[in-house]
Amino acid sequence: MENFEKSRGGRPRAFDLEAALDAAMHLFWEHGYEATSLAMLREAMGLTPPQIYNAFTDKETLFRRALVRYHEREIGFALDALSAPVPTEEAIRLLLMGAAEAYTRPDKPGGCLFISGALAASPQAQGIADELRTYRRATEAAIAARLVKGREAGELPAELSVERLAKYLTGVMHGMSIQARDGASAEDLKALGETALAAWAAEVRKADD
Amino acid sequence: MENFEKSRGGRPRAFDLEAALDAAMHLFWEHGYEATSLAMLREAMGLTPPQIYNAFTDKETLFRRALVRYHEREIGFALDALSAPVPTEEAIRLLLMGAAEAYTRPDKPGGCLFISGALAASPQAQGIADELRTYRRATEAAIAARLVKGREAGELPAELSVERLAKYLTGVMHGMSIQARDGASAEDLKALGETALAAWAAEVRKADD
DNA sequence: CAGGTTACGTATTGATTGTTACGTTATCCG
DNA sequence: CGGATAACGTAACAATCAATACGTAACCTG
Repeated sequence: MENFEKSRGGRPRAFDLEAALDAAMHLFWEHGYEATSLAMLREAMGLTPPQIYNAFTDKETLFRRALVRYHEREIGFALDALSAPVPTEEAIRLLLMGAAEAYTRPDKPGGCLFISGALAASPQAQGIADELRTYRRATEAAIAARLVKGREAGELPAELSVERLAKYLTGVMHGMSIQARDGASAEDLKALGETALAAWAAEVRKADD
Repeated sequence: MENFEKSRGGRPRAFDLEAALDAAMHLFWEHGYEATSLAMLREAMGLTPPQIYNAFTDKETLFRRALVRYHEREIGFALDALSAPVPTEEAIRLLLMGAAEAYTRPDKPGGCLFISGALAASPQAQGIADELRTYRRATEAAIAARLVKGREAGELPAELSVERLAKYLTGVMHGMSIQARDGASAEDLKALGETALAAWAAEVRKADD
């Protein structure tokens, strides 16, 4: 968003902060938090250790800033889809199709950083794993909120469990992320998403009984 | 399966090999391959480093043997479901419900070792990540094979894409695994599985057009 | 009992991990 | 121009990583 860098005095930074953060983000995205060593970061960012530590405090803070940047720059499709002025079912379709694209960009690591970043972690990195879990739950909550809006708009039966459907849809996105890691194409994931959406009509009809 | 331990001479092993392997498997399951240190393994297995290395060669071999044991002892539900003498749709339901149970056992780590073990890995551990991918693809292939059987039995329309449906179902299982890691209960995952199965009728109907 | 074999316990290896002193250089403010 | 401030480069830090010598102890075969 904004640039809080306040250059009041001192030697100016000799590198592009955002470019360095981008390089770190992509490395974490590819290899995960713990498996990304400082030596790898050093090379990818083109910096010396003191440059990294002066700018980002430590590895954990760097990772957390990479998460924020990822959220802002790589998965805007999710917020866009959920806030689009379209019927609920269409919004969810936009969400799943957007994920299919975002998880398979040719010049990016496969899948979602919030999943690949640290699904399993050492006891020392438990805090990182928890933070990623929080991001994942926030996605589920955002989907649930959109479904509530749809129910209030009369697009979904009142008896339908929003939490249940949100957990299903979030799970589908998680599955798409892993399938992307395993080599699935954007077309594969879109087909997967369409199949997932086929459950929509069936669930809605069932709740209508 | 069989016990290939050949005790022809030499000092006998002073610990239970399978119990040690079980302890290692659960630790890898919880923390993943790379984040599980030898110090952690040493404590959980109750062994000294030479005992571990003498019995299992090195950390990578230990992990691969843990994978085999996991496959044999923890996810028999999958093969059982796919080979059960029931209609195809019921077999898939058994598969998903079995996964819901297996991913949420109270005394076990959440989710599936084949996913948590190494979704992201350092360059040195790429071989491990590849091996896990192979296990995941084998699951998808087994599902696809069961669907082909169902199509040949006339339970599925000939036009339906078996590969596509298999990728969807595998993705759903992957999503269940991550939801389990994030705290979902067996009931949550069963509801997720039922929703996923609701896509079944819709897809089959669509292909019938 | 002797020879062969294998696992044992103790202590330690070299490499890599994330992180930081320390002295220097470059900018801003007054 | 001079003092304050902050990033620079070089080099090294303690801790942890996976893995191993080395000498001893316990079993089977002949």
